[in-house]
Amino acid sequence: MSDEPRQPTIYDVARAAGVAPSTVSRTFSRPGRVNADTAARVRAAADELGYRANAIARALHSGKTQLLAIAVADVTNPFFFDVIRGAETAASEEGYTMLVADVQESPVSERRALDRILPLVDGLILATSRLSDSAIRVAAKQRPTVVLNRVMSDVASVATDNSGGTRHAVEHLASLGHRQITYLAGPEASWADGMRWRALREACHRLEITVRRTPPSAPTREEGRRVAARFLENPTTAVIAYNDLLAIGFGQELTERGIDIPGAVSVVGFDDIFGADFCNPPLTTVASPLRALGAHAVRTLLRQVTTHTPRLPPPAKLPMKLVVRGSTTTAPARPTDPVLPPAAPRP
Amino acid sequence: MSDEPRQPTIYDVARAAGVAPSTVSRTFSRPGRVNADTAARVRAAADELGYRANAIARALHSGKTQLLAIAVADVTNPFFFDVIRGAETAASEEGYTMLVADVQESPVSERRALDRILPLVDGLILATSRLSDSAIRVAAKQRPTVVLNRVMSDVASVATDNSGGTRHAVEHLASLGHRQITYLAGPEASWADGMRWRALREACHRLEITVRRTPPSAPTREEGRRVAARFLENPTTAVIAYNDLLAIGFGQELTERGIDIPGAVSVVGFDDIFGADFCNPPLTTVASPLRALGAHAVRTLLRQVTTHTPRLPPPAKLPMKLVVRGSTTTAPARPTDPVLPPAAPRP
DNA sequence: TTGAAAGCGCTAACAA
DNA sequence: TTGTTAGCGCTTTCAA
Repeated sequence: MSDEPRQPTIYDVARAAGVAPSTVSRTFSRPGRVNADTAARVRAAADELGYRANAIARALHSGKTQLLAIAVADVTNPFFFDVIRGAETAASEEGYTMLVADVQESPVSERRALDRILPLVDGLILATSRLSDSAIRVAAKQRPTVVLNRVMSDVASVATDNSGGTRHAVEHLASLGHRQITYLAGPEASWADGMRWRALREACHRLEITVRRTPPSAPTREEGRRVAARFLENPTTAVIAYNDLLAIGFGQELTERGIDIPGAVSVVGFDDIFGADFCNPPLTTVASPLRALGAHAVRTLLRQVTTHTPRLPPPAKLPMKLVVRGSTTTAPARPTDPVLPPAAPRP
Repeated sequence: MSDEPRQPTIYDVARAAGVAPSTVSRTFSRPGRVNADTAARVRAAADELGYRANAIARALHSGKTQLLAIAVADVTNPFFFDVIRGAETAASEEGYTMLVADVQESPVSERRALDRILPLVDGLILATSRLSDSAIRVAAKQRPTVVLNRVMSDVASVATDNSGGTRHAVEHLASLGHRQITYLAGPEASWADGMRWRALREACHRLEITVRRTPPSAPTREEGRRVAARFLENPTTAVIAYNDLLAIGFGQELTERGIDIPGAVSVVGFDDIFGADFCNPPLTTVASPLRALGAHAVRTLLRQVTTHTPRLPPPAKLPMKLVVRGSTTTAPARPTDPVLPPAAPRP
């Protein structure tokens, strides 16, 4: 259960095998550059002693650890499950080990975590960083970095095609006869939120649909419920939420209040997270290619890591796909509330 | 976006500040043991050069990184969300940073991941390891280690009180008039599965309830659906699943086949994962204290890390709590199938 | 093919 | 309070 009895080093192995430490090193780091018999002897001695190469000492010299890290703002957010999974798999295929760091909410703890982790890894993926662009640049200067769902001019990035996805959602609702949409806004600082709202306004304008949005809110189920209460003071027949968590909470609240989804209100989410297919009713949502997002980020990162290219790859934009489930249907004949205030600009 | 222009070291800072490298080291690693003015000069120089201490070099010497790791078999399993969260928080409170490693399924990749990570961390939490007891012992010899939901004689462990939890579930069903229970078994190698099944048999015996179990299955929703199909060939009025994922899949399949839950079949899960409260119907489940599990593991670990105690703390057993939701109700008057084969021992 | 020896960046005696 | 000097465990010239 504890450590204490000091791990054997190459020196111990060397002594046991009757060779020089450098030979032991070679045996493990570049087999082939050592006589087969010698190597066998060394390996035998190593096994005997229970020797395991100390990756950290090796890294000190080479600067390479074969470790990659992905920093997320909240491991508890199911959005990341498959992103991490995708990153994981892609990294593993290339012989890298992926570390996940939950950098909590605050930029302070994010900084601290990054300070500790950066020197240990060969590359970094920043998913939903709370850091400012300039702080990210500092990190990116230390290690190859890729940001997820955020586009920066001088750091490689991988994002989803929010405009396309939003358009799909609006067209779907339009085809069901909805003429009014409420957008349940996400966090103020979210890049994706801005993208989605902009695309939404454009698409609605084009299709002559009235649209407005709620004040910014954290992307959680609890917030979804809270927003629902306010929504009811002035409802529309259709709702698009910043993400599935918000949509699910919103739906729960409405259902509990006896309001039928999708009969009275159609709801569309974003991302298609775990749970979107088995909530009640199953959620129509604009699916993010979560695994692909993670995998693509890793590949982009590894390209920087292996080739020492200072050239910035163009920002990747992965397509989103509308998944129609049970939370959307044709607009009710008599809208709950035909009179809508115009979309007001947010302060 | 890349690294290249070599990071400045204490030597660079020392030269710039006109002091010795060790002074630079001290200003950062043990402030107070250096003159305020000197320290200020050093810091200024460091800022100027953009110096950041290289944690890995520091670790090589001190052996301490302030890093902890938790290895999980599958980040994608919502069971871990809150466990990780709890561990995260507890670690952070003590000034440690928590790393999460997804060790995929195979013991091989788990080994590889651990080899790379162990030298970097001050302690390790093994949640759902696929490793053999002896392999775990090897790791535990390298670094303080705590295993989660698995009890070993010579490695510290934190688990849930599966017996108690199972008993609650059975008593709940018994009080609703159920006389027959099917247990949807989990993975064959799962320690928790064994515990739950054993407790289940005992509790049922005591309450004179007939019980049987399905063949082992992976704890996924897909498997839950598959098991449901077989269950219907020979149903009971109540079902207890190895975990919520299995229970949710099971419920989905039954619902789609037009079988009413809980009207025809009552379903109880384990763990109370994300989603258990918003699936349809909301799932009655034996809740694991997920966050507490993670937090407790960290505290146990840190005790080993800080005091170099070779003494093994007794295995912790955290209580489970039955959360009654919509998936259980009184047994139907005429059981779907009154004749049950006796619980057969598994091969 | 193997060994000797010089670091990688930092910390920690030990002196001054 | 500060500087000098060994290392931590490993890799890597450079010779042999």
